[in-house]
Amino acid sequence: MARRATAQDVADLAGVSRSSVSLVLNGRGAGNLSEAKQKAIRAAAEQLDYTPNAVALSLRSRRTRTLGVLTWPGACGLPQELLHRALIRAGEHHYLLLVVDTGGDAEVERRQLETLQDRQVDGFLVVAPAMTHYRPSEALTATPTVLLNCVDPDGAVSSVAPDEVQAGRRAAEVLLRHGHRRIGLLVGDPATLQTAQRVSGVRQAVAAAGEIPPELCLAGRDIDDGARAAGDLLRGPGRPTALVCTHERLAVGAALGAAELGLRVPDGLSLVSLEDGEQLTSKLTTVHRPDAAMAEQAVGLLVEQLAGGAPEVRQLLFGCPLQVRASVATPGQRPGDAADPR
Amino acid sequence: MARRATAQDVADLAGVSRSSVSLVLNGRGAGNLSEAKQKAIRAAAEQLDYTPNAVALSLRSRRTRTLGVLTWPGACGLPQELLHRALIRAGEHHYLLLVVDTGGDAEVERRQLETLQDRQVDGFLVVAPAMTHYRPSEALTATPTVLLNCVDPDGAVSSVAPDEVQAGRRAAEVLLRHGHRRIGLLVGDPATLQTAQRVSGVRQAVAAAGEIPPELCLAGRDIDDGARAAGDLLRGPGRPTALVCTHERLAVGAALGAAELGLRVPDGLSLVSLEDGEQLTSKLTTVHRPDAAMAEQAVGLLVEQLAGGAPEVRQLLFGCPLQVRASVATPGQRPGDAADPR
DNA sequence: CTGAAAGCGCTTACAG
DNA sequence: CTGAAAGCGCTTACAG
Repeated sequence: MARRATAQDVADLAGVSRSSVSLVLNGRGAGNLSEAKQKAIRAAAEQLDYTPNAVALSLRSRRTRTLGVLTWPGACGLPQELLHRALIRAGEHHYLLLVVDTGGDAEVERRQLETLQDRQVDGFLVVAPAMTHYRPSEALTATPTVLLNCVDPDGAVSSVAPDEVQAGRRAAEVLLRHGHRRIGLLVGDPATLQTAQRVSGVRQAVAAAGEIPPELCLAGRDIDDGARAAGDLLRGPGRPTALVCTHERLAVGAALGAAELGLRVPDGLSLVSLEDGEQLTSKLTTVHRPDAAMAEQAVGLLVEQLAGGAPEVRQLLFGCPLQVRASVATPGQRPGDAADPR
Repeated sequence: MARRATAQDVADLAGVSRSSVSLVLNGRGAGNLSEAKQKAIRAAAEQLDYTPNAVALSLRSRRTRTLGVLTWPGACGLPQELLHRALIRAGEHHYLLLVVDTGGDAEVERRQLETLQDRQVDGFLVVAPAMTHYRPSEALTATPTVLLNCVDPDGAVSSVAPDEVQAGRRAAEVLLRHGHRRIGLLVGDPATLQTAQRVSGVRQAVAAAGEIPPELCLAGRDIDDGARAAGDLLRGPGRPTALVCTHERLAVGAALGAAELGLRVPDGLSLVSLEDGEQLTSKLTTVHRPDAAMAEQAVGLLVEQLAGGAPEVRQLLFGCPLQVRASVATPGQRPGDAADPR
């Protein structure tokens, strides 16, 4: 790479001092420099294709317009949609992201955090792969930080997270509205807060309808797990007419398991997924976690904080809308979209 | 955040000059400073929890230990596995990544590239979501750059990419070895080089076996597309006994479509996927694109170049190994792993 | 209206 | 053996 032009180069070419170049290029030329010199400077900058060195700018301004992102993989890798949208939104605010994988390990996180602090990042985003509690370390609370898809139980740091309990409730409700009474529940990793909340929501809704809340059936992480679990449930006594799955893969597996028993979705079995955003099929009725909106909100909150805005802690819970597609029907009948606008 | 300690703070505490601090902390103390002063400096640094400001370091050294990453989403979003592994490997070399989404748009890419150059990134990684040709702009070729999952047809820049033709060949070969003669071919986006190469490989292998290469059946991107396409093929004349799918989702859909016709995998239908790394099911026999190894190699190449190593262009093609699982059997028989070691 | 100086935090020759 | 100086590329008071 040919050496980049510096402000000095521009100054030399325009026959002025470095300071003048800076003034003009930062819009403070008017009233400080003659029209002619301003013009000369702009022309020189143009000619040399000059743009300021961001590193030098950072050293001087003590701001890097860089956000440190702490994340780690879940069952299906990094939270890619959240990261992707955060990256886009940050770019719109002229921030760049420095993403590190902590592996979910506190010691690794400590080291990574130090690296990012050495890099003088302006703030931090913590992006969890699945809804969870997250206790920020002191190093983190000392810097503007926003949690995404996780919450600080002590409420010390702002967060943007999905309302997973409500999501579970909505999944059960659409089935109840269609007349289902025997609802099965397939879950992935039962140890996570995400699963616990989703399950709790489902049970709340079922109980509220006066029915006996379903046992949860531990399925696993991939399609085969879903197929196996659904097969077991559908072959067992008190066969459910509908299934809520905490993950999209399980739902797809359930459809496969049902098909192997000669049951079609939704005629023979209704299915609702608390999807994780993979969108494996366009048929599945899901409760949608609004990753795009959440990521944008989180970045917005952080940028606002960095701009010296409101420093109060805000813990935002995003509602998860029901996405009606084609996997829910009245038991023993054909597909039907819930006309119920809720 | 409390003000970070600077080298000056350490010097003051230790009662020496800034230069001495720098010398000692960079391992050049021996022979330059008395033991006592060295000790004092180390103690002071420890006490103040001093680590050098990376921005200042960058300004002086003209190296940022930062890599710019140009990427864009494909049918299933950003190439997350490649990005994830690149990020990890870069970290091991003490590099951090600045990732931007160009949206596959040349004008956006130009702007993003400029931003990254202003940030003084040491080198670039171009990470494509699917194998493709990529012609680097001049700005890119002027800086150390490595392409990942794409190749420069002009061979001006180093690249690490999968051998998709071989992948296609291997998928067909495992089926041929099992005795399949009527092989169907489900493809995603037919306009991509990735698909073209995979299809070409399949056809080569089938032709080499003296059979008539299969027509390709345009399926689409998700599971439903696969189910529909497979259903059509399986209901049509000259029903195939096996299917090659260019994407994992299509293969899962095919299994679903087959199940709906009462056909089980692999007894009634054999399936091989040219997977895209989602690992939706542990049953599917696939040809595996070695994303982890490719990403690590690409980062390695770039880091080597940055360390002043061999500047020759290298265009690496990675073989894609067959991953034998449980979706291939002899036509009309039960599952059987190919004992054939190849 | 304009340029010289100071300073962001570092390291590396260079005098003493 | 040790410290003062220069310089990476910028911007912002501050003299003139």
